[in-house]
Amino acid sequence: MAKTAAQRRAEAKARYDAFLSVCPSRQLLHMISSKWVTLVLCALATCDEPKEMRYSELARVIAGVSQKMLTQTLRSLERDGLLTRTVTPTVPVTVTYQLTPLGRSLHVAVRGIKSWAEAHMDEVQANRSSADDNKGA
Amino acid sequence: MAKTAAQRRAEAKARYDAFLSVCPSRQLLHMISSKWVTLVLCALATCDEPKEMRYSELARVIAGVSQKMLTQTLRSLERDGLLTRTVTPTVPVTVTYQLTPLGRSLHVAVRGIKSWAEAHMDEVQANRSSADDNKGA
DNA sequence: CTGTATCCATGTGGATACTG
DNA sequence: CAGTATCCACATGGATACAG
Repeated sequence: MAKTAAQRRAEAKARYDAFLSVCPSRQLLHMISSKWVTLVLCALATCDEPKEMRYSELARVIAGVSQKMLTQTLRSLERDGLLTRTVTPTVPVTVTYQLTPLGRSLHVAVRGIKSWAEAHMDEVQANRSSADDNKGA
Repeated sequence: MAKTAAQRRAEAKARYDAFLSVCPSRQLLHMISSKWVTLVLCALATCDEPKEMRYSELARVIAGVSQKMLTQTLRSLERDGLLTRTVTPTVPVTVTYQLTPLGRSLHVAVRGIKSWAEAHMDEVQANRSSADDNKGA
């Protein structure tokens, strides 16, 4: 007996999932949609110079972040080569973070998103409101 | 008695959360990080012309999507004014979707992300691999 | 054909306490 | 100062069944 429709669908889905998981755009989308990465990126890019900031500075500037998430975000960005982590063995220990060229290039790409958002999100909001009004009426 | 440190932290966090929730960039980031929106956007933008596609076409082109998620994604994009939904009362009913100018402009913004991904994600992957190697060694 | 409804698995992120 | 560890709540999304 030939494959059932369910089997064929499952196989198509598996192929598609495999395709998506290696798609560069999707991987990037997954990275920057993590709640804090763009905020860390922006914090470290506030100067044109490759600026370095300490862990506690970042925690203060990005006011809402928990220690867990800040550490986790910094670790993954370091792993991806978007920033460098420098430990200075003073007492107590000093740790600074700094964007790499790659990290800075990602920051400018993200600014493209920011531009669209600032130019068009109010329009989206308006559409959303009127759509909701029609539904309520 | 003055506020405790915990109280002050909670208030700072509340202010920060409020700020984030109205930030246009963050709202947009939240929109496009939804798993299927960019795929629907790209599917409907594959032609330069404002192309219209039927529900079943979309379901086929975006092979991995479930009915629930496709419908949910289309509804939210319609609500935000990024696409239009047209019902033609044939039997059985025909429904077509088409990007609005706003939707097309978002698509070009998203292509900026795509460009960065295609240009730099292999570098990110390489960094990731070497970082993992060092950890394993 | 084009959905809606329900249940459930998973991942992300927050709160809290502890450490070198 | 700069984390680590544990537990937990919530949102997203997938599977399946049903309907106009």
